[in-house]
Amino acid sequence: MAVNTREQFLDAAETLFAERGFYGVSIAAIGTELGLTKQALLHHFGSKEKLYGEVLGRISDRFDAITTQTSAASDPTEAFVAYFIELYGASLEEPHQTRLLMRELLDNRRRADTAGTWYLKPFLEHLIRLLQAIPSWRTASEMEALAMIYQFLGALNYYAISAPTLTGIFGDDAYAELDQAFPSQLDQLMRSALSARG
Amino acid sequence: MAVNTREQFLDAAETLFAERGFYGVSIAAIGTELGLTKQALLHHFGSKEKLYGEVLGRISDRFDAITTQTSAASDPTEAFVAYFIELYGASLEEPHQTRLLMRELLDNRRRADTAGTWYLKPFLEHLIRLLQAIPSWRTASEMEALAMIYQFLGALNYYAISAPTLTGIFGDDAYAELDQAFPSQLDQLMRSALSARG
DNA sequence: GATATACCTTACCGATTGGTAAGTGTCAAG
DNA sequence: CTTGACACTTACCAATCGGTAAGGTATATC
Repeated sequence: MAVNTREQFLDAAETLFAERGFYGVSIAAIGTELGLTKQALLHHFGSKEKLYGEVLGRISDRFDAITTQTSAASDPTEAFVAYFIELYGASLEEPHQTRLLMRELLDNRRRADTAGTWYLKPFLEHLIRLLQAIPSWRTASEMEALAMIYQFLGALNYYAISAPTLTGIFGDDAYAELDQAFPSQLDQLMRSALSARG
Repeated sequence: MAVNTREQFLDAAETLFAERGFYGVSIAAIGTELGLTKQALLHHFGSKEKLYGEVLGRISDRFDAITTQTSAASDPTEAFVAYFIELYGASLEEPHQTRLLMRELLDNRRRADTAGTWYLKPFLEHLIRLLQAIPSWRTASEMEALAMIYQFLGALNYYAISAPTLTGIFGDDAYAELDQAFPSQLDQLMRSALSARG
């Protein structure tokens, strides 16, 4: 029960922070989610900030796992696209994760001095290297590459957080159709944009 | 001073809500931003929720203005691209606006029952019509069109909220280079993706 | 069988939250 | 000279916030 409780707290916290934001969730609310009091939470994590930090750390680890595991691919274009497919899969498997990272992106001015850039920097640098491995992009500067990467990243992440809104607007059936059309169109978007340079 | 104070409250609230989120800002903080007390704010708006609603309403009006004003363009592809250029300009002129809307997208499950979709539906439907006006996209279903639109929307909005993070990671000079590369690459992305169909 | 440790509770704490009540001062209309 | 609307204040309020202190209970250790 011991280690398990900690993990359960992290799961509950990740979900709630993703849905309501850091200030929108009280530690008491996270506690009652497991049928416990907020002091049980404080016993394990010390403070709300530390809990939040551990939630972010766990997500960071997941990204590292994706980066190290998706390295194998012969063609550089395929390797690049494969990485984004992996990211897309991760956003489906861990739907709260993308929302929480988006919030972090919005709030980062608050913690710009402290944790700063944490997970994002090595992640973006890896993507830049993947893109520059493609022959027609070898002459691109780091920032030119990043500008293109950011378009794909934006397309993917923005969509990932919009599901409830889009179902609200268009209904479940229409959203299912949209959800089916999205990944192939993202694939098409990436390939056409990547090959447009040359 | 009377009407002006109301407007000043709305400006301050928009900035603060965008930067810290609804729960991250107290009405007292918004009050002191104008050198007044929170009761002055409550006198004008009645409650924090109502103030927030008015902030959103103002943004919605701005989007309506963009939609009605950017209708004139002969070539449908140019009209479509021009709309996104207009959106990009708006995100530069009103930097808080994009951040606040992104938060609204993240929080909308909270108010999914009430305000629901408010500004987004007519906005997206307008974009769908613009895209379907392009010959090669005339056969696309609404959701196929929306899948493509959402890629562009995501690319644009995700980038718009990332400025502080990216300068933090790569520094001011590199970000300036990125910022210069971005709009032309977005333009290139859109045109290559739009012409890839058919 | 005493001690220690992990896990969790009840009982508090000061600070802050959104909001109400009851004014105070100003200024224009009658 | 009074009345009343407007813009704002001080003074409160109950509820909630994150966090501390001091236990209680179970299990493992010696």
